[in-house]
Amino acid sequence: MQDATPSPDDFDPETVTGWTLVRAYQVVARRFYEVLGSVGLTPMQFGVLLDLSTRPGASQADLARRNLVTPQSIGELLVSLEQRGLVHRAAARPGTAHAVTLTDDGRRALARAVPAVRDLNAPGALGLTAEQAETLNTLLHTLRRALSDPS
Amino acid sequence: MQDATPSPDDFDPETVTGWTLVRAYQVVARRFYEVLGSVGLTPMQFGVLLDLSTRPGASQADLARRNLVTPQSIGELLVSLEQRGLVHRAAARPGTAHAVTLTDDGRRALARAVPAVRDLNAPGALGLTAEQAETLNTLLHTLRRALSDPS
DNA sequence: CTTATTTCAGATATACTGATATTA
DNA sequence: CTAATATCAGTATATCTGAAATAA
Repeated sequence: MQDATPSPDDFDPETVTGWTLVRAYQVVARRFYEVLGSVGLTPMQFGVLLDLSTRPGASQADLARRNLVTPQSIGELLVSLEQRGLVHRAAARPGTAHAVTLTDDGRRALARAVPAVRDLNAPGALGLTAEQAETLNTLLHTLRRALSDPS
Repeated sequence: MQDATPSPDDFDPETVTGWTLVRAYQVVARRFYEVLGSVGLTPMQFGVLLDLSTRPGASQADLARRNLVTPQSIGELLVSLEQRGLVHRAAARPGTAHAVTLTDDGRRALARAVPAVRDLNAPGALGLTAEQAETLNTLLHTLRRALSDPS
C-alpha cells in the first residue's frame, strides 16, 4: 500500500538549488536581453562573438558544442551575423570545417557590448556584495564544470 | 582622442557573475527539460503547477506576473494544461479574474514530477557539497529578490 | 566504410504585440 | 473614465529533426 498521493506539501522548491537557479536566471536573462539588445545583440550572439574573440577560427561545429546547441542553429545564427558583417566564414568546400573569425565590425560590436555587460557586474548591481558575487561566481563555475564534463 | 578600440582583451567573462549564471543555466536547464519532459512537463508548466499548489485560485494575471511573462502566454499555457485536465479555470465572466486551481490529475502530475526534481538536488548532483549548494541557493535567492523588487 | 562537417528544408514551440470585450 | 482582466488573431524568433552532399 502506498499512502495516498506523495503530497508535494513536504516539498519546498525554495530549497532546491537547481530550481532557484532557473528562477534567478529568468530575471538576470531579462537584463541581458535589455542591455545587449541596446547594442543589437542577443545573449547567444554575444556569447558566440565572445567565443570567437578568444578562439578565432573556430568551426561551426566547435561553436555549436561550446554553446550546447545544434550545428544547424549555430549555422543560422552565423548567417545572420555574417550578413551584418560581424563575422567572416572562410569560403571552404562543403564537408570541411569552416574557420569563423570576427571582422573588424564584429570586434567593434563586441567592444560596444562589453562595457554594458560589465555594468551588470558592478558592485551592488546584483544585490550582492563584491565578496558574495565572487563566491556566487565561483560556485556557478564549479557547477557548470561538473555538469558539463560527464566524467 | 580615444585610444583605439577599447579592446575587450582586458575583459574576462569568467569574472562576470551574471554571465556565468547564464552559462550555468544552460546546462542546468537541459537537465530540467530532460527530467520534467519524462513526466510530460516543461519547466514553465512545472513552475505554474507549483505556484498553483501553494496559491490555489490564482488568476492568470497573477501567474503571468509571478512568472515574468505576458498574460497571453500564460493563457495559452493554461489552455494546454486544461485540455490535459491538469488545471481547472473557473468559468467566469470576461473581464473578471478567473480562479485557476489544480485538478486531482494536476496534483498527481506534480507529485510525479517532484521526486525527479528533488533528485536534481541530491548531494553531489550539482557537483557541489551540501554546504556549497546551500550557499549557492541562498545567494541566488538574494539576487533574485534584489533584481525583482525595483525598490 | 565510417565519421565529421556543413547546408537545405520543413516542423515545432514559445512568447510576443495589437486589438477587442467586459467588468469593477 | 480608468484600470484590470481575459481572449482572439496574427507575428516573430529560435530552436529542433530529417535528409543530403562532401570530405577526411
